[in-house]
Amino acid sequence: MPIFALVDCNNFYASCEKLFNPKLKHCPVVVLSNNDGCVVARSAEVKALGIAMGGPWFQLRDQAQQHGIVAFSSNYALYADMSNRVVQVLSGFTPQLEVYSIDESFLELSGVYGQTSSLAAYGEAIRQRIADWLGLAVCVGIAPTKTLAKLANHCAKKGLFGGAGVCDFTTASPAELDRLFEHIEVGEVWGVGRKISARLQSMGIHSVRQLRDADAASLRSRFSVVLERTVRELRGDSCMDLEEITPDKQQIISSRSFGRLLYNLDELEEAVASYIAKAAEKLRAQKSLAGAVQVYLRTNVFKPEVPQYQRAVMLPLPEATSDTRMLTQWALKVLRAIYRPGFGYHKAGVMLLDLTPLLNRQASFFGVDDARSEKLMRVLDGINHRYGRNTLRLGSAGVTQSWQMRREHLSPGYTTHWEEVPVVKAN
DNA sequence: TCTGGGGTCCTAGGACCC
DNA sequence: TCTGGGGTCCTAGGACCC
Repeated sequence: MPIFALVDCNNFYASCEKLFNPKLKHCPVVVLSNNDGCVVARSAEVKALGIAMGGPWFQLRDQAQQHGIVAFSSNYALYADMSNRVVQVLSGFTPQLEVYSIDESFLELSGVYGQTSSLAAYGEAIRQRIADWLGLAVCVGIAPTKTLAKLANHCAKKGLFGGAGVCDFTTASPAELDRLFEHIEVGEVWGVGRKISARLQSMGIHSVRQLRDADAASLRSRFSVVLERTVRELRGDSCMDLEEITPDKQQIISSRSFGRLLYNLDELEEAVASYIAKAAEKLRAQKSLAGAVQVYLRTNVFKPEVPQYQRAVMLPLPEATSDTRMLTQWALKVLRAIYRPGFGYHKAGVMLLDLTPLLNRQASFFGVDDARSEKLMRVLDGINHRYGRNTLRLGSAGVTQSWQMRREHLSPGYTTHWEEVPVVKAN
């Protein structure tokens, strides 16, 4: 029987910001989405104030000032680096590890069973080491299925079962689980979102216990095979394996809202060219080729009073490629076809689709010289990796890029830029 | 003034094939 | 009078996750 542990960092982005700025230790901290748009992470103090996740920041300004909330722009370089460190520490506990998201990993622990006094003690050791080595707080949920491990993690965070921070369902009696699941809302279950939760409630299924004990076959016919799997996992029947090897992406998206509205085609072209450059770099990193490219643009949907326009068009390519020059040409062609003058554009994006492994490349009579192209792209990626993204780019991506997103509250690259490494002054 | 970005999976329906 | 069965591929839309 497998044993899964889900390790989840508490208030991850907000905790990363606090880590390098001790003055903020007891201070309410939020982290904002791109363009300083919405609240995407909250420290414990902010949650206690009742400030909701996902709200637009400009609507919270007054409240924030009143409570002394400190806001940060998203500093992805910092969060990604801290995330890698967490994974590195976790891999010291078991080689069987799936990095599920930037702040969560699943561990498979059946191998350590019997080598430790209890799984809960093992979970506590994980918590302790991450606290000691990285200064971050995590919660650990342990159970025989992934869905139950997620639920156990929820209980660990809320202190609903067992000690604070670690929750082990494998030692719970059926009666204990019944009592616990009776008081957890069905919407807390992994895979049950807003819509399905509302439909379940209307059928009289309100608690996790009710969902677990519902008829799986009829749920399958009324919803889908996905929900049936969830129910079976709640019963302890493991349907989802640990995915130790991250599969290649099937599509790569790069899109952004602009720092201000754009009206002219030439500025939109710069943005699209720079989005393509970013997506193509990811494409080459996973050694794939794109067979199609999609471009979209749209006006601000939150301003229904101004003229609205949005359009997305997908273009199948004559030949699959990962060459930024080719992809840029095709994408700009699409952009010029869908651009309409007279609108204030708020956001644009590109999508690379129909991805295939480089090894499966179809030879072409008319294509570019593949060997030369690959060599050039390797040099481009090498330079940008070493000196920073955007160091070397196509002229079409622009020079000043004045449409770039706003990031007015960005913290330093504490762990990723030599000039920004924190300095400790001795008295 | 100001409202994020990047993904996956499943289903239904239509076109098409033999 | 009477019109099959089995399959693939593609797309759009909807749900979910972080």
